[in-house]
Amino acid sequence: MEAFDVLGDPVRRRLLEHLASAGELSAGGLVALAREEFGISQPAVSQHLRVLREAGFVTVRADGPRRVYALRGEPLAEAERWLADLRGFWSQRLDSLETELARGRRARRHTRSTDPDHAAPAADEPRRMA
Amino acid sequence: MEAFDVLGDPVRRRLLEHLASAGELSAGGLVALAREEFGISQPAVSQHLRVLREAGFVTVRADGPRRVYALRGEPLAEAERWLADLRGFWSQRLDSLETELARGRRARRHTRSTDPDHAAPAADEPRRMA
DNA sequence: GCCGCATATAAGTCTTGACTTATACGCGAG
DNA sequence: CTCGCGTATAAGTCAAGACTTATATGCGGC
Repeated sequence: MEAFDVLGDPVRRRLLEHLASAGELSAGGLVALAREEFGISQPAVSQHLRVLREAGFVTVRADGPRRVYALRGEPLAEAERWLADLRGFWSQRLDSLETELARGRRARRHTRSTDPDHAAPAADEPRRMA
Repeated sequence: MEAFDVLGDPVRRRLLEHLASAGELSAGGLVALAREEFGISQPAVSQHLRVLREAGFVTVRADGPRRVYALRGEPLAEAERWLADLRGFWSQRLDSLETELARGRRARRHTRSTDPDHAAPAADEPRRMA
């Protein structure tokens, strides 16, 4: 998942956000925004744009001397899928965990410490989160 | 979106994948996997686990002398939401841009300014850069 | 209490990559 | 053709952070 290496940089994330809300933006426009928000130079932005381009996050269209950038959906969808898969596995595990707990909570008291060689087979309590 | 800074590292991504598919794993188990796949040492993995912990990606449970790690869904969901929002904006803004670029390669003729539509007027900025 | 195992932290090194300035490239105007 | 503007690339510097070795902490067994 190379995509997350690209998304790891806050400047690049912000550039993508701007492209998302604006639809398309010229390189100059993006430079202006990044300069205002991060205080970085034109070449710095251009290098970020190259990374985004090579990772397929954006497309470029030439409009006269200007380069107009637009967001591409596919890499975003791919990253989203990776996250969703993780969560899928996670909730699946949580479900079976809760099922087992609901079934055997009474019958199963603490039975650990007789088998130090094995990995933990199940959780003692379901981790509640938001 | 601090979450993406965490997900930016391939070792951490792999640790999360393992946790997702295994349900829970002891620190030692994760060390073994990371050592095998990346050839890194125990402290290296421990430091990655700290990052994951502090960002809320995992929970830790003490089982005797062992630390048992498990995935948390919330940060994943949050990152997923950020991506989905971007894609939402993007598809909402859907112009002929994407399709034109995808198949307009053979006809390498760009008719500029046939599109008076002002989708991206913010390209110009009044100030000159230093 | 003492020892050993599982894990975490400390301290230091080294690589990655984000930034800088300087320069090259391409296009439209005159 | 030449100039100027917009953008990309080159080359070099610097800092973040991922890794190392060495050491501290905490728990269970004896």
